[in-house]
Amino acid sequence: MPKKLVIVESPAKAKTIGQYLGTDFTVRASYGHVRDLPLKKLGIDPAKHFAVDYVPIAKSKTILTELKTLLKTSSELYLATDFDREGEAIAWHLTELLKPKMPIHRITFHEITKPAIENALKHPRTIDNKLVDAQQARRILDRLVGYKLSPFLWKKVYRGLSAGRVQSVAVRLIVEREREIKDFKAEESWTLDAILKSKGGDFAAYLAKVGTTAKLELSNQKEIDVLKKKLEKSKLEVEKIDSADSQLKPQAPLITSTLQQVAARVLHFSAKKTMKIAQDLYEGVDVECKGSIALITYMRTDSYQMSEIAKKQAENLIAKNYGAKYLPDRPNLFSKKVRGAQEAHEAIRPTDFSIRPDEIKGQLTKDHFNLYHLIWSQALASLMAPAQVKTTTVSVKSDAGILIGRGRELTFDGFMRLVPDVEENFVQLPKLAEKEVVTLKKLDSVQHFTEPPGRYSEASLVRELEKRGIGRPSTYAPIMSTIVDRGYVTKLASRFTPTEVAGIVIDLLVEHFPDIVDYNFTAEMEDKLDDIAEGKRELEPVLEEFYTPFAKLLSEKEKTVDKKAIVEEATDKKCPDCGKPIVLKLGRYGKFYSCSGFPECKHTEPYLDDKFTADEEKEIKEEVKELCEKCGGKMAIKQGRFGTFLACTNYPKCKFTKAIVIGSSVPCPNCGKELIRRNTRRGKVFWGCSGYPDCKTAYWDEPLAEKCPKCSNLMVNKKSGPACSQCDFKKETSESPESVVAKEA
DNA sequence: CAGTGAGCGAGCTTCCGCTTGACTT
Repeated sequence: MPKKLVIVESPAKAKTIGQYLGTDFTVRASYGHVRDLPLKKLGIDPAKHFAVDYVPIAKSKTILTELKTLLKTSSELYLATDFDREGEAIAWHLTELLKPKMPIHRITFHEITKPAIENALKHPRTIDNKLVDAQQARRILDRLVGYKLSPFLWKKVYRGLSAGRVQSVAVRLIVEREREIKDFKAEESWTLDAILKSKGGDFAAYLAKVGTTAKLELSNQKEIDVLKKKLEKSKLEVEKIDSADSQLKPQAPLITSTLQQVAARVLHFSAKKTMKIAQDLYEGVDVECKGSIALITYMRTDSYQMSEIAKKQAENLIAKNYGAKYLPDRPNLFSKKVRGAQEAHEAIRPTDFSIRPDEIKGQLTKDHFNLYHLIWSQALASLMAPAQVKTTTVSVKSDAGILIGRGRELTFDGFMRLVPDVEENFVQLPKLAEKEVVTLKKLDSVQHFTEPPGRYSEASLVRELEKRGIGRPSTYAPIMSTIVDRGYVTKLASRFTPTEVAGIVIDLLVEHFPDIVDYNFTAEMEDKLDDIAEGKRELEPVLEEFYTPFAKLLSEKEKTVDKKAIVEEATDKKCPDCGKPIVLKLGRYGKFYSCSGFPECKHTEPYLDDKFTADEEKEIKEEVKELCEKCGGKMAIKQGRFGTFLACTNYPKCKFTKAIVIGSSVPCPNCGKELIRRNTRRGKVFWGCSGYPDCKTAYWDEPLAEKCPKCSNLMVNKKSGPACSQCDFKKETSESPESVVAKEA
C-alpha cells in the first residue's frame, strides 16, 4: 500500500515524528534549505523584475534524489517544515524541485508532541505564497547588500573583505565600544562606609545623606574628610526601621541566546561549543535501559513557550519533590517576546523532566552533563514559585547626616532551591529598636572611579544583537566566526577587539552607506517583510524601493570614494630606488611601506609593528647588517605573527632567525644577565632574562634598577607607577585616576 | 610568559539563514 510522505527539516525530528505516526507514513528530513542563490554570482537580475536564479544546494543532491524516489511510491505529500518564514520557503522550494503529482498538504506545529502532530494532520493547508515572498525578499535583499558592498570594499580597501546586514553591524558595535573605552574619562567619587555596633550585633551602613536633603555625591577627598571627622565625634541614633517584602521571580526557560550566555558564564563554553553539545543532547544520547533518546527539545529557538504536556509533567514533579508550595499561585509569565521572534519551536527544555541530570550523570561526558543540568534546572525553575525576600532598611541619625544600613533576607527560597542566584547577596541585620543608640566600630572613606564599559564577549555580543533583532538563533555562533575569519576582530582573553581595518571599513560604511549599517536597518526590513507576509505589499515594489536608490548611491561612490585616502598614509621617507615619497599602506597582510611611484617602482619596506623608538630602530638597522651566523648570507627585518625579528634571506634553505633584543639594562636578580623585552605568543610584551632557557626569570612590566624596600624583590614600572613585582608595595606618586582605572581594567 | 617568515597594489574574494555530516589526514 502506498505511504504518505512527510518532510521535516531536521533528521532528529523526523525520527521522533516517525514514531508517533506509525507505518502509514514515511518521514524524511530536508536537512534545512535545499535550494539557494548561486554561490559564485549574484543570481538576481534587477532589470528583469528581480528574476532569481535558484540552484539546488550541492549538499542536498543526495537527499533530493531519495525524496524523488520515495515520491514515486507515495500517495500524498505532507510538507511539515518549520512554522516560520524560512520553513515556508523550504516547503515551496521542495515543491519546485520535486514537482509532486499527488496531493500536497502544508502542516505546521510548534512542539513535537503526539497531540500537536495529530492536530496538525487534521488541519492541512496550502503553501502560503505571501510568506514565501517575504522570505524571498529577505534573501534577495541580503544577497544584494552582501554581494554589492563586499566588492566595493575590495576596490576601496583591499580584497577578501566582506560586508553584510548582520556582520557589519556586529563589527560596528565592537568598533564603537572600543572607541568608548578609549575616550573614557574616569570620574572620581567617595563614600563613607561604616560598621556600626548595636546591642544585637554589628552591621554595615553608609552615609547616604548630608543633613537631610541631598543625596550624597562627593567628588573629592577634602569634603569626605570633613564629614568623616564629624561622624567620628557624633552621637548615632537609630531613627527609623522599615521593612518590605518582595518577590524574586525565576528566569524564563532557556532559548538559544540565553543558553549561550549562561553556558559562557557558568561553564566558560564558546557559543560554538555550546551549540555542538546541545546538538548532541538533541539528537540523542545513549542512556542505560532506554537506548538512544533525545534529552532536549530543539536548541535553535527564540520562543519561551513550553508545551502544556511538558509543563504538567514538570509541575507534578515539583509538587512531588519539593511540595505544593513550590508551585506558583499563578503561572509565571514570560510574555516579553524576543524582538523579531518567529517562535517556530518551544523553549529549550528536557524532553522528559523525569530524567534527572544526576541520574544519568555517569552516562554523559562532563560537558554534556553540565549543559543538560543547566537546561533541566532552568526549565524546571521557570515553573516554580517565586522566592520571597524581606528587605529591611535602617536609618541612623548623625551630625554628619543619615546613615543607611540594609538587610536582605530570603524568607522562602522557591525556585532558588534549584537555581541559587549567585549575584544575590543576602545579609541579615541584627535586631534593632528605634531610638537605640549605636556606636561606630569602623569607618572608612572609600574612593571609587566610574569604570569604562567592558569589551564584548561572545555572550554579550549575542545579547546585544538579539536585543536589536539582528541575526537569528541559527546564525549567532557563525556570525562570530565570520568576523574573526575576515580579520575584523580578534579575540583576546575571550573578548572582542577590533582590528585596524575594522575601524576603516566601519567608518567607510557609516559615512557612505549609513542606512545599511544603521542599527535599525534590520527592524525596518522586518516591518516590510511583515507587510509582504500580510499581503499589504508586493515583493517587487519592496525590492525596487530599496535597490534603486542603493544602486544609484553605489555607482556614485564607486567613482567618488578615493582608495588612497583610505589605505594610504604619507610619511617623510624617500624611496631609495627612485626618490619618490614613500607611503604607508594597509594591505591584506597588514601595513607596509611602499613607493608612491607604484606600479612603476616596486620598492617596499616592512613596517615594524612594535613600537620601537627612533634610536632602537637605528640599532636594529645596524644589527641587520651582520651576516647570518649559519650560512653567512644576508639578514633581513621581517614581520612575523608575534612581532618583528631578523631572518636569513636564504630562507627557506637557511632557517636561521634572530630575535630583536631591546635591553632594559637591568640585571636579572637571579643570574645577573640582562633582562630583555620580548613578546608572548599572543603578542603581549613581557621582560625576560636573556639567559633563557637556563634562567626563566620573567616580568610582565618593565623592570627598574631598584629593589623593593619591603621585600627586596625587583621593582617594576606598572601602569599605575613604580611598584614591587612580588608584594603589594607601591611607590607613592601623584597618581591620576585614569591610570588606576586602566590598571583595574 | 620565550614562536616567527611567501604575499600585499590586479583577478575569482562576498551575503544570511536553514540543517548536519566527514573526499581523508
